[in-house]
Amino acid sequence: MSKKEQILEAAEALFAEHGYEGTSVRALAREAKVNIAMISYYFGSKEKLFEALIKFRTSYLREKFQGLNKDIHDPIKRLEMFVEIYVDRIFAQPKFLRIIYRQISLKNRSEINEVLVNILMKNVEEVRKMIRDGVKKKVFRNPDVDLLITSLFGTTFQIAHSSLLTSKLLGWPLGKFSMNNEKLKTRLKSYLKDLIKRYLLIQTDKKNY
Amino acid sequence: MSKKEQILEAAEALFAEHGYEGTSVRALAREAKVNIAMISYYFGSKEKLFEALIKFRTSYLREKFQGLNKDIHDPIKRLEMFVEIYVDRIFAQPKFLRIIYRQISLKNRSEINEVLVNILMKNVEEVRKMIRDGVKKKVFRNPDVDLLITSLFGTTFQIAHSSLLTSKLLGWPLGKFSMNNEKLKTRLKSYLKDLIKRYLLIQTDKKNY
DNA sequence: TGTACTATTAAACGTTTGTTTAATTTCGTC
DNA sequence: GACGAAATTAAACAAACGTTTAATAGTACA
Repeated sequence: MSKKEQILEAAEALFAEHGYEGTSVRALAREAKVNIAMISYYFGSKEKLFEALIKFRTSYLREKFQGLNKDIHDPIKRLEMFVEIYVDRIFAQPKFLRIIYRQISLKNRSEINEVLVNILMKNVEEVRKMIRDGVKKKVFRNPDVDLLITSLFGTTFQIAHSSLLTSKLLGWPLGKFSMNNEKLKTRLKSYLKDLIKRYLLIQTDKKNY
Repeated sequence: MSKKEQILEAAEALFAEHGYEGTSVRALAREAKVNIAMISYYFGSKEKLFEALIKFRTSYLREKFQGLNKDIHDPIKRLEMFVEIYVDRIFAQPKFLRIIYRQISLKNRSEINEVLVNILMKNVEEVRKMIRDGVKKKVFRNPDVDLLITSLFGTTFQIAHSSLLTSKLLGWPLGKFSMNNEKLKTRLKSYLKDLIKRYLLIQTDKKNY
């Protein structure tokens, strides 16, 4: 691994743990096991390192989500497929998710925020299209699509955001919690699929009360 | 308004906008329109000001949620009542919500994080009890309660977290978005009630596809 | 009016911050 | 083995940081 990559990896780890402002270049250099001056040498500045990290990670994201719409025509199966891919992606990069969510909640660096929000919105538009298609085909009822999408992303984010909160919420010992947990990933996927279907599909109450 | 309150208010505003580390005591003093030394004078340090802000805001929160369980016995109506109170509360303090969520995603200050998470967990336990009660009374099916709660809190948080993202998600012009928006509040409440009921109530598919 | 205490100020404190410098090492190419 | 460019280093830089100081202003009570 090159020194440039070492720095990027250290930046992702420390920015996720302590925030951008809470991470000093000296701490970055220590974590990456390079001299302090290497950060300016390779990236120009701490700020530009942050931007480089975002570009590095989002370029990876930009590639995906192709061909999702094409093969499958059943709206439900398409949504299920989206959930699969989306959850996999989040669980693969929980650190980065924390960084960008923390960033978009801040008022500084509004240019970066525009970029990040637009990337997030690509996923949103993707889901919106699928749901609209299902409504058109009369498979779904026509509910509050925007807020359902908000729930979809909000739920996933909530889990990735804080190990402490999530482990307490799930009733796990803190030490045991990890975003590498395959069981949690499967559980979240089937929960989200279930939730979406129950919310979207036209149903009738059993009226058992 | 006393100078002490001026400082607390400035702290809440600036911590929410720029984060704790991103806010200097000089900026705080400027916003609060007091001398820099007054912060140390009244609170001891910037760190202790942060803790004071949390205590100040959470003491307000601690009082509520009494008597919620007592009068109403219908599990659905109790959950609906909870949604009402919870959404009202979040919309009343969106700045503070941003601060505490940002805080619990960080690894430093773990004592504060314990306090914050325990406060958030009180709400969680409240809802959990209600749902369990509904399951017992056979009004609800027995699904993934933990993740439903995660959706409940995650959805609300997602809206309060970033004005930019939420306004884009809802298709609103950014200038128009505000957490004071009564229409959004009503819309979120009825969405959440609907979502919860559709997920929890025992239903049968219409099988129209 | 004088006293004791709190509130407020401008200035200075020592650290830490991000960045740059200038010297040195490393390494592929002739 | 010598050369030139890139990589790496320790040291220094000014600026900003959070905090403290010592002096002054304000206030309530005798």
